[in-house]
Amino acid sequence: MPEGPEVKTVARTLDQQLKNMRLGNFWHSDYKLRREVNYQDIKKLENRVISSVTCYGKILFINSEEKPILLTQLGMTGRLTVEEKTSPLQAHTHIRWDLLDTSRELRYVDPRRFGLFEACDQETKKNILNKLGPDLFNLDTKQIPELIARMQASKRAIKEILLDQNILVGVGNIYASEALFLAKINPQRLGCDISNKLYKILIKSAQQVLELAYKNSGTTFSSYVDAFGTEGKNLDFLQVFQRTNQACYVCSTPIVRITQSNRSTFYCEVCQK
DNA sequence: CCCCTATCCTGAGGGC
DNA sequence: TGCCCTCAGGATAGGG
Repeated sequence: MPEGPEVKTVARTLDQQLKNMRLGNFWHSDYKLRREVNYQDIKKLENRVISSVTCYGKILFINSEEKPILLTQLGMTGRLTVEEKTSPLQAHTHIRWDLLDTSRELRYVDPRRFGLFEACDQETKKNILNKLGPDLFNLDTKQIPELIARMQASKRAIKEILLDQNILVGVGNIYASEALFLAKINPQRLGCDISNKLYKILIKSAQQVLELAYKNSGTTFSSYVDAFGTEGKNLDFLQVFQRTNQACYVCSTPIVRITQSNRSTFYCEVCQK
C-alpha cells in the first residue's frame, strides 16, 4: 500500500496527534506479521512520552527521548490511525495502544499482515539507514553522481532499479511507473543503457511525482488512509498507473500493462522510449 | 557479489 | 449464489 508519499503523510499526521503523548497499556493480537514480532520489547515503551514521528522512505519511526524507539513498516495494507477508544474495532486490528490522559488510542490494522513492528535503539536505526539509498524527498545534489553511478552499474530494467530501496528509498510500484512516464523512459530499458543526462531527468521526474503525491496526501485506490483516517487525493493525478487500455493523456495511445519481476508496470509505448 | 523466483497473507472483482 | 481466477501502495529468503 504505502510508498514514500503515503508513509510521509502518515508520519506527519501521526506526529500531529502523538507528539508529547504518553503511551499507556499495550495490546496485540496473536497473529504474526511479516516476521514474528518481539512484543515484549515493544511493551517496554509503555509509559514513554513520544517526542516525534518521522520516516525514512517507507520506514516509520515513533521516537522517544529514551530508547528503544519504535520502527514500523506498513507493508501493503497496514494502517496506523488514532481513534476514539470507544469507536468500533475493524477486522484485522493487530495493535491497540492507549494514549494516557486522552479518550484516544493508537491502532494498527493490517489484513494481509505484511507489516512489521520492531523496538530498536539508535545504533540499530543508524545501521538500517546506512544500508538504504538516498531519500528523494531530501536529496543533496552531492549525492546525485553516486546515485546515478549505482543505477548505471546495473543490468536490470530501470523500473526494477527504482523499486530497490538499497538504491533509493520512497519509490514504490505506483510512482515508479509514474516517474518513468514523466521522464519519457521505457520501463524495460536497462539501467546500464541510460545516459547521465537522462538519469538527471529521471531523478527530477521522480522527485516531482513524489512531491505532488505528498501534497495530495498520497494515493488511495483501495485502503490507504492517513493517521486521521482520511483518504489521499492523488488518484486523479496519476497518468499511467492502472490505466490499462485507457488513452494516454499526452498522445491518446492506449496505456499498456506489462509484468516485471511479478509486478505490474504501466506505460505508453509511444511517449516512452 | 548480482539477479531471479517464490512466498508470506486477505479481500475485491470479474467470468461462468 | 458459489467457485475459481487474477490482482493488489512490499520485502526477503534461497537458489543459480
